[in-house]
Amino acid sequence: MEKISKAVVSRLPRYYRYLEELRQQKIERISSKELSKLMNVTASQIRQDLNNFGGFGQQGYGYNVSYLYEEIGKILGLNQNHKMVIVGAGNLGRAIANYGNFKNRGFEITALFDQNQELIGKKTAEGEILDIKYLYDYVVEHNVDIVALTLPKGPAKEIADKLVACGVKAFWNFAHTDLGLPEDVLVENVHLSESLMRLTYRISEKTQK
Amino acid sequence: MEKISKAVVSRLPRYYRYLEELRQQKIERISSKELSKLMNVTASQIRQDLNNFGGFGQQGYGYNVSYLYEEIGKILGLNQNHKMVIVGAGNLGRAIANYGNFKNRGFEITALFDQNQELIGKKTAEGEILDIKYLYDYVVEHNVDIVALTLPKGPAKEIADKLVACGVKAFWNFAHTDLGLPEDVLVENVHLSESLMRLTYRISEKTQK
DNA sequence: TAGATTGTTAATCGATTAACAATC
DNA sequence: TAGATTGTTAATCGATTAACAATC
Repeated sequence: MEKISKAVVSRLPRYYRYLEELRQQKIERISSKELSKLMNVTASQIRQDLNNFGGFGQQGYGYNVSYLYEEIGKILGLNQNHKMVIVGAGNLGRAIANYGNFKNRGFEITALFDQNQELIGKKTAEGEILDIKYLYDYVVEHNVDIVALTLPKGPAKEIADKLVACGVKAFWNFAHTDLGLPEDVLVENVHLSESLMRLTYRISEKTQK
Repeated sequence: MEKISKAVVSRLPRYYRYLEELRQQKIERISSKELSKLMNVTASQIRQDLNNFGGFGQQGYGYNVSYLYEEIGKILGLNQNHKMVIVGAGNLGRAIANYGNFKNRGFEITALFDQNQELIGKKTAEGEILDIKYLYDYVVEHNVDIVALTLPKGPAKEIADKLVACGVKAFWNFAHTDLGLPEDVLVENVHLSESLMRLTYRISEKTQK
């Protein structure tokens, strides 16, 4: 399979979200033109994007909503189960742990860890918060696929390095730092303060005009 | 001023972060070449990006770290104060409210709102959680610049529409939906589930090879 | 002055849009 | 069959990288 561009991949989840809504509304078919109006993109882009993965449509008809939804789900790996643990059981970690929809999409959050003695032992909707010293054995024993790092940037890097040594291959990183892990380790960053700065940039850009 | 591309803007906060670290390390000057190694980008891109906003460097010398840091801060609007309220006082809303560094950068979180009677009146590090029915008067009276929406997608759109009617011009949207607001209203989306899907995409891409 | 490194133009690369033949 | 809409090629647009003269 040809290398899919990052731009295409980052648009897939949005298609998936719109198709989910269409399906909930019992809409059976949609053309790239209709979808493009709904999503504020060009029909050309939709067809180009989808055809990176195969021909999901039918000439003269358009796309079957349910079928396309399922196929994009497969492309995104949502047909598979993903074991995830959360490191950092503060508000952010717990927010993620409690986000109910994850379960429906094959994400199994099996544990939360923290190094703060006050939090350890506390019960959350996702079970007890465990001491971080058990983290490394845990990820090996339970074959954890994804580690979410919801902790301050100080300890994040060190913990990530140790986890890589334990064989963890994918991180969802909320710490305000670049982890600098080996090439074969996947890291998806969510840098909230950078997101907020993009907003304030646009605010001052507007007021300066 | 010429229109700055979105790609450039989205890189600025990362420059800002690296410069902050360099400054903390008491490093006075840096060349685009050194910075490029540090950040894993090309030196050409750094110089191109910065020169959208003016010549901050000096031939033969490079860039003064503190000066460049300050200038990028100004470009990002961080020299200005931003009044923000948070709508949705669940874990995610509280995570944002408690993120301490926001204060240092001119963000003033003045209130949290929720519609859940169990949360209303509860004290957090950022003050009492207020009833959402007071939200609309509040944003007008206090001249709120930014509203963070940390609530389920169901009510998000309706609340955002009302806030726009009250004159709110900038949203930091965590709800899993596109708000569909007028053109002149700024929206910065943080769609966490989409971020996670980009990660699972790459996980299955890797296992299928 | 010589060396270093910027600012900026030109070349390349990649992504988006337009167009249309294929086909349901 | 006629109409609609895809899949795909070609054209355009924009972003990144390379190169180098300007200059500290």
